[in-house]
Amino acid sequence: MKRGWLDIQAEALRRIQSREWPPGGLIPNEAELARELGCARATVNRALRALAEDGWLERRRRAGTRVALSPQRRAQMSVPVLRQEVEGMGKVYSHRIISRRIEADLLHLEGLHFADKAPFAAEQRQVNLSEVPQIADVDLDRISANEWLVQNAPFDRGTLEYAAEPASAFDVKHLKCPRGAPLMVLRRETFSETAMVTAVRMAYAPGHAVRLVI
Amino acid sequence: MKRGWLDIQAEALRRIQSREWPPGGLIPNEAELARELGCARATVNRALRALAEDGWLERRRRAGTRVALSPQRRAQMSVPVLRQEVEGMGKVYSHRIISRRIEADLLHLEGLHFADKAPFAAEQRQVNLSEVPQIADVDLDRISANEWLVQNAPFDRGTLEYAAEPASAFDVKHLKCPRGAPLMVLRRETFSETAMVTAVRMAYAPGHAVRLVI
DNA sequence: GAGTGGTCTAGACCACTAC
DNA sequence: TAGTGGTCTAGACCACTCA
Repeated sequence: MKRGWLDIQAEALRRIQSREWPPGGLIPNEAELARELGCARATVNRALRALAEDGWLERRRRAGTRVALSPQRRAQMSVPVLRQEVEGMGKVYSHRIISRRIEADLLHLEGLHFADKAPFAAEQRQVNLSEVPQIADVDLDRISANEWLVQNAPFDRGTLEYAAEPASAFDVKHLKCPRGAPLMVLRRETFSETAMVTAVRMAYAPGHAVRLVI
Repeated sequence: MKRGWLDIQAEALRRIQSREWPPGGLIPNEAELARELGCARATVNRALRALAEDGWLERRRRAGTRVALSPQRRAQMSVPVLRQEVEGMGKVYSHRIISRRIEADLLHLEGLHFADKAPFAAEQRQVNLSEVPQIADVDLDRISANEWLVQNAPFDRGTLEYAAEPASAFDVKHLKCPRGAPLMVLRRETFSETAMVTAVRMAYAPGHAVRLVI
């Protein structure tokens, strides 16, 4: 008899991968599994819920639990905080504001991020001052807009997107790379319940890679 | 009085974001919160565990629960299965093997993936035949190596990495893009307990973006 | 050793939804 | 409307780790 929910999870995963529970098939309900495996239903629930979160199972009330047709592993990354990215490489992080202007309730910022004094990423950002008016008074030379916002502007939803783009004039100037060089570019927008909070384009210096954990 | 664990979670998040529980600070233990909020300790546990998984809290036995110094939102993506990426865009997926050779227990594959008959991604892959010998007999024109492996080669660990690279000769030839064009390139390796199972380089056609869910 | 989170249990009720 | 997963409860024991 299995004991912990991790054991139950491992046993269920074994049955999925061995096709004992075939893709698309309905598996026994929680009460039945609990009886079979000699544990409480809550324990089975914990195990199956975790497998569903990992994409192995699809669960619906009344309809039961099915093995996912194409098991989707999920990859995770933490939303990048540049300081930590840089310090994680064992380098010294610093940053500098290039420009700052306010226009119709929108704060426009341009900034540069450094790793050991080498340009690491060039940032262009808009911040909605109706949503986070306090940022107008923050000394952004001391704390980067990114860090301040992460800590002070809780958001509900957001988009995050990476693309490969040729270096723009702005990128060339600040990252000191050849015009048209392939750069990894991050675009991110975050929203509160009611409005856009901030939108940012971050161009990384050549050679930057985005790593995800599976 | 709050009722569900989602309410408890929301209340805890409010206290974090309002600095009522300051960054780095110790928060009350589970039993105390359960008393204060009028629910069972298990309910508090569920809420705080979820917040810890999202990076808002750091929990350690005996040491208690602290507010994370820099709240890390996590972004997720499903490990790309090209068919679903393409079909999710409302296009027809197809693929074609370009080359296939076996060398010292390593299956070398080159392939192309299409969206509505336009090249979508070009793949170069090695598969370790000691780990998944069955793949030697699979008709990879019918099911792509990617799909077959996802379903048949459960793996333990893996790396997943995106970079912006200039189009190589291989990319230029098959994606029909200009030499040196900035391409999004995915590199992925997966391992079983004991050995590498497969390694792949996937170059996406120009304009491809990687979207993550926050 | 003692305090904290981690988990299990048995039972209960609820929410959703296929039938 | 009945069956399924989702959740809550109260209590208990365990595992880890700080002092």
